[in-house]
This record gives sequence, C-alpha cells and structure tokens, in this order.
Amino acid sequence: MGDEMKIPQATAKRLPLYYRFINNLYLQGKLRVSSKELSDAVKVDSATIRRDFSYFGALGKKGYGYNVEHLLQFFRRTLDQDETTEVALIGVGNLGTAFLNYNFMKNNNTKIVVAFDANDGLVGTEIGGVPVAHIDDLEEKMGNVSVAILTVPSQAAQGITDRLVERGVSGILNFTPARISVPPTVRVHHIDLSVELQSLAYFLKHYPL
Amino acid sequence: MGDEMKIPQATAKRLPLYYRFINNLYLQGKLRVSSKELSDAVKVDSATIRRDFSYFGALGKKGYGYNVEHLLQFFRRTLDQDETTEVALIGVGNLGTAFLNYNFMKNNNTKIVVAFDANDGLVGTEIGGVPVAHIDDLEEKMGNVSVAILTVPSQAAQGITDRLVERGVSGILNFTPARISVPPTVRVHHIDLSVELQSLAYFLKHYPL
DNA sequence: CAAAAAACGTGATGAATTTCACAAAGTTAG
DNA sequence: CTAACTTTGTGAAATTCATCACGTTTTTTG
Repeated sequence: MGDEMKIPQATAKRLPLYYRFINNLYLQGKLRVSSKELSDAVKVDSATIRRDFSYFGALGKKGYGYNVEHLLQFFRRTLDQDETTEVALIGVGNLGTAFLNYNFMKNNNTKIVVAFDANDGLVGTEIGGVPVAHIDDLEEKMGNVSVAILTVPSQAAQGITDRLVERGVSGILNFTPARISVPPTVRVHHIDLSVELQSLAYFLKHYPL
Repeated sequence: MGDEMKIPQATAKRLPLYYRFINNLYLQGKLRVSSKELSDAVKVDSATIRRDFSYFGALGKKGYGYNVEHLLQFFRRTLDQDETTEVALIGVGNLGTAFLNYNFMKNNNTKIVVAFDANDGLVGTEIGGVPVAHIDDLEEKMGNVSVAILTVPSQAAQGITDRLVERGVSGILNFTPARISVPPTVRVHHIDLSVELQSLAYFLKHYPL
C-alpha cells in the first residue's frame, strides 16, 4: 500500500505499457528479455527502461537481462492486477458505445460495470454486457465505483462531473473537449481527440523530422 | 513556414487547446481576456500561458490582457486553420465508426475524407458523410492524405502502417495497443485507452491527492 | 490628473525527466 | 578455466518544463 512514494510520475505512466508487453512475451514463451529488446518493442529508450525498473529495486541480472516470469509477477503485484477497479461510463453515444463494445481491458484490472445515458431507448438494454441505466438514476445505481469515463456532450460535462464528485468518484477519464473543474482531491485525465489530431498536424508542419 | 523553430513541444501541444477556448470567447462576444481568466478555463497555470504566448512575441498589453479577436487571428494563422489537413481513417470498427460519426473536428483544420475497412458489408457505404473503401484499395483510393487515424485490430497495425508509410503518410494517430515501427521521418502519436485507464487507477491508489 | 489596481513579459530558479557512459557482475564459448 | 562478450544499475550531465516573483506598462478610479 503505502509503498515507496518516490516513483516518478513519468515512470508510473509507463508501467501499464510495460506490463502489457511483458505479458505478451510471457504468452509467447520467452524466458528472458533485455532492456534493449523491450525498448524495440515499446519504443522507449533502453536506458529509460532500466531507470524505470531500478526504482523498484534490482529486477534484472547483469549480463543476462530480465527473467520474464519474474518481471511479470512483479508487475502484476505492483499494478494490483489482482484487484479489479470498477468503472462507470457516462454517455452512451458513439464513443461510449465503442468503449462498451470494445469490452475494454478484458485482461486488465479495470472493468466497466455500469453505463448511464439520457436516452430512454437505451435505458434497460445491455451493451457489451454492461447494463445501461438512466442518467437520472446516477446516484442510486452507480454503486461505489471510484472511476468514471466521461463520454457525454461537452455541455453536459461539468454538470455530470459535479454529481460524480458529489457521489465520491475520485478519478475521471474525460473524453469531452470541456475542461472540467473538480476539487483538488479528484484526479482528471483529459483525452482530447481533436487536440491530439490538431497537434499532430501542427508538428508535421512545423517540426519536420 | 520556417518560422522560429524554438517553440517548446509542450507549448505546441497546448496551442490547439488555446485556440479552441479563444474561439469560444470570441463567439461569446468577449473582447478581452487575461491570462488568469484563460487559466481558469483551460486549467493551465496562468504563468505558463503567458510564457507560451511569449514565444510568439508580445501578444498582450500590460494592465489590459489580450485582445480576443487579435489573439484568435494570430492562432488561426499559426495553426494554419485556413488550410485543411486531409485525414484517412483505417478500421471502421466501433471506435472508427465513433470517430466518423463524431464528425470529427467540424470547426477545425482536419477532416476525415476517406475510411477503409476489410468488411465487405461496409465497403461502398458512407458513415458520417465519409465514404468507406476496401482496405485492399488503400493505395489506390487514399489520394494524397498525409495523416492517418489507425483504429484497426492491433494484429493488423504494423502491416497497415507499412503500407501507409510506403504510400507517403507522414503522421499517424495510433489508437491500437500495438507500438508500431516507422522510419524516422514519420511521426506517430499513441493514444492508448487501456493504458490511460490503468494509469489513472494506479495514480489513484498510489498518489493520493 | 494622480494614485491605485491590473496584468503582461521575463530573468531566475527549481523540479522533473531523459540520456550518456561506464564500472561491476554475470554469461557464454572454446 | 579463461577470455571475450553481454547487460545491468546508476552517478552525473543535459535537457526540458513549470513556476515564482517582480519591474514595467497600461488601465481604471476618484
């Protein structure tokens, strides 16, 4: 729990990525892997990988590399893969539906357990195995999920956010273009698809490789 | 064109965000805005905003703030809003369909002009006004788009990428979990939904706010 | 008009992150 | 067993980025 609180955020953001690739290697039956091989796979500099791993102690062996199974077990523990985080999805539009059908993160530690929408035609149905409830019943039916995925129209974002926060949600993955306001105890990650596309276009024009 | 090449990447990534909010202000009829107000709206520290703007010269006036119209025109020019970047979308699954219907970036400088899929049932149809072609006809029908959105199954990612690169694409927005390999002249932005959700969960457990 | 308030632009600082580069330790081949 | 090779883990340097704090300029108020 209250482990070493000194793992850099940049490192923490890469952990799930490492986990997935190590899992792939394991499924492929690979026994060992070097930071260089892993680097080719995840496209992160090998020195960065070694540095990242080193925050957790000496996971590898000099001249050998890393034992895949050992590494996998370590990451499973570290990322709490055994304990599932329950997630609610708000807004079953195009994007929301995609996530539900995606059967998001089948092999991961997060699971969408309930969805909400204002459209009466959807309420009561199941999409991707997830029941859809009416947004008016949010407080009543969201249980005690602590994470929400927000895929509502941007005008609705702040209102819904306030209700989620009120209800005790502590993490929000915000796919709306709106920048939502939350108390300092709530963490928000923005994924702004239009900004991503535009900034890619900007980089192409102004930062030729 | 060959402007000042010294704009920090972190700044460049925020430009589209600034643009959108300034545009909102303009549509609301606001005439002026301070870095503090903008900061509240986009959730970026006001000093950071002033610093970002300063890379482009003195856009504001002391004691007054920034003139919204002037700022908007400046950003429109800087982000090449007048010149539309044509984009191809590969993979009309749940996520791809969502983007097409999203009518992505109506008011922006990027536009999906063609989509591709292997499903014969989709080929020939239009989704969100975008024609869907068969993936086998990729080379023939993609025109000279320079940016592609990749929403295919991860197994197909590298193969399609190679074809895109061969065809001259210089930017890829990759929504698959695969880390694709490209020549150094091609820019890839990864948006890894599962990593985003997992890292949010990790932060919540290990970095209490 | 004068004083007070607002707000920019930026030097300086500090924090976070990446990368270099190499000693130390282990592995492999003959 | 020895020599050659591999690869880690990490000090130190380099880079990138965010934030502070304040002089300066302009606006606003009385």
